[in-house]
Amino acid sequence: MHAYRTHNCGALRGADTGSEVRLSGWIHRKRDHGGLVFIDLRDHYGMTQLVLHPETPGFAVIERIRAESVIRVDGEVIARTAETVNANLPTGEVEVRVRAVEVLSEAAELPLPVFGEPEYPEEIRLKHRYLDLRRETLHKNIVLRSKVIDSIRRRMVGQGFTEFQTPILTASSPEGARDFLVPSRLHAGQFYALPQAPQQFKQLLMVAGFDRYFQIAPCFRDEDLRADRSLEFYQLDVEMSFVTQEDVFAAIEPVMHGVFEEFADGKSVTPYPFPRIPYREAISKYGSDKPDLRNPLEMQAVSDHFRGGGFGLFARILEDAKNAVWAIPAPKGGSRAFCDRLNSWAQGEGQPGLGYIFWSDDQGAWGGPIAKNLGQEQAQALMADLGLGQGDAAFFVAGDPKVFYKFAGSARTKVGSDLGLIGDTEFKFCWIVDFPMFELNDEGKVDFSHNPFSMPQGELEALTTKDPLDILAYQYDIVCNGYELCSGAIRNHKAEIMLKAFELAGYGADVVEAEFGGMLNAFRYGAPPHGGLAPGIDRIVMLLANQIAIREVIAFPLNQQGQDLLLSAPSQVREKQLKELHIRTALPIK
RNA sequence: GCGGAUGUAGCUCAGUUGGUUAGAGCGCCGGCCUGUCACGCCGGAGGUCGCGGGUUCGAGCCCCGUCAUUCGCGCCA
Repeated sequence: MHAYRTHNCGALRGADTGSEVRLSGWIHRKRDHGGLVFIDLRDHYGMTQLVLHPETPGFAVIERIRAESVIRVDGEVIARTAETVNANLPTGEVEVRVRAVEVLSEAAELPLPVFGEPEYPEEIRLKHRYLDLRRETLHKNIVLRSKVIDSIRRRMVGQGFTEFQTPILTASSPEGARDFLVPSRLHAGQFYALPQAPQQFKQLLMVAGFDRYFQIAPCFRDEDLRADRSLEFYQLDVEMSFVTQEDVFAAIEPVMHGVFEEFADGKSVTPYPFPRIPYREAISKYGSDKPDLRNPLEMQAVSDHFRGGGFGLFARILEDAKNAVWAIPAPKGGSRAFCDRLNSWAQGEGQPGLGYIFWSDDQGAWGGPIAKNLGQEQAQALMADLGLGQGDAAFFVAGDPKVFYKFAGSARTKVGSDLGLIGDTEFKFCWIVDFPMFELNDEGKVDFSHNPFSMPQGELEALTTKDPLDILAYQYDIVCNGYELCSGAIRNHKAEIMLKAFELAGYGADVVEAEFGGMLNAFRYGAPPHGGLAPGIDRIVMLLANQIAIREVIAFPLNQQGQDLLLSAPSQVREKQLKELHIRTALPIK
């Protein structure tokens, strides 16, 4: 007989009745009746009920031992009587009558209970992650993660992609997020950087002729954390040669759709091709470049209704040509209580308030200061334009759209969720396309708005003839339920276009050669047109596991301060190590 | 760097208008219990009410400061 088990804890069925078995696992739960003890024995595979009688050898030990101790038992599989069958357990038709017990590892008093998984502070969960990971929900999430990655890998290979590994110790790059630096011992005063993404390597692999690349790639960015964002994360990194934007979409849509269908657990998944929404349209309809399309509300520009009109505040704002008034429709939101609630929410968001018009259901009365000043006829025309009527409301934001669009977007979300319009039964996908290549930075200078390696639409001609702020890039995101799941681009594979693009953003040729010389040179020896993208693995699993925190789908996550509470990282290192690295610390004075 | 929320037993939380000895459930410890599966019953231990200061005859509760946790903003090509 095997030293530890003949079956796992999820294996036994009625057909096994009468067989002699050996099981090992954790004591999930103990029900001690004095003259009779029941134990739910748990392992990765499931749970089996054990029964011990006073004459069973080891009975006294079992009575004393705590939950989560690890034991091995020998015994006989007994069919449960009809009244004692547990229909909730796959093994519930049987139980094991124990004849011998061995304690393999006794558990001390638990800092974190496993059974029942009550809510516990994150600090304790992370410090005792090995216990947290025993809990059913997290255990399942981690298994789901593995299955999702396996499914992605099979789908990618099936489409003719080749999996690669690229360096973890690489070069720092001036663009993008803050780098994690690794000091070099062999080269005093010099540093490696951990990759923010394998961007340049995958492009070099295209230049090298590998045609279709993918990698489940670890990425590192030293920025402040969020619930859905960690310092280290994984991307499905993809790159393809001789492709247009549409070719990239056609390659990745079946993968994303397929993976979501496979694990959606009954939720519907947008059929592909996914809708394509230009960036500017997304901003003006949803106030966001990652719209939650489960929310049916769409904003509209309604400036004309207010220009020179009775509502002085908005009319004055509109005297400045760059300003506008946008409306957020709120069907069935036509009550003073609802509108006032939204208004105070807006004030809580640091806004002066949120103008509104409502047409009350009961008295057919118009409400809100805007309606009063605009006049009932005008208000009615405006509401009709928005497709709204009695019982409905509309909210208004006025000013420079560049400034207010984010707030307008969160107001759209707030109205949608408060009106119960956002269901939880679907995964709604779209592409956001046509991102602007450049934008003005805080100092009012032209800068890359996203990825400097993207190909501008119109290529060199656009760069030399158009206003940089009007140039669009072949750059795209996949958005699902309000999460940016993926971003990518058709790359700029021509050295002269790249130099020109960087020049517009204020970088001289010398800087570009110094920072990106390796890749630039590669483009001078025959580079295929290429493009790709990189869906975030953690976020995909998060959505599929119905979690809002990335830490719920990572086995050993950092906390929000970027610390590993289990193994204590970051931590001070020995003086000798610093010396070898030619490093002296200069801590801030408190 | 900034803003909101929270901080009472190991954990989740209650605690009235500022008023006697700060409570419950879970967990833990002890006892009883032969059909439970959230087993049940009896008993017990466990508290610097985050910390510091203030107001008051009296502060878990009010005020000021501070720290921690958490969510968000900035940031994240």
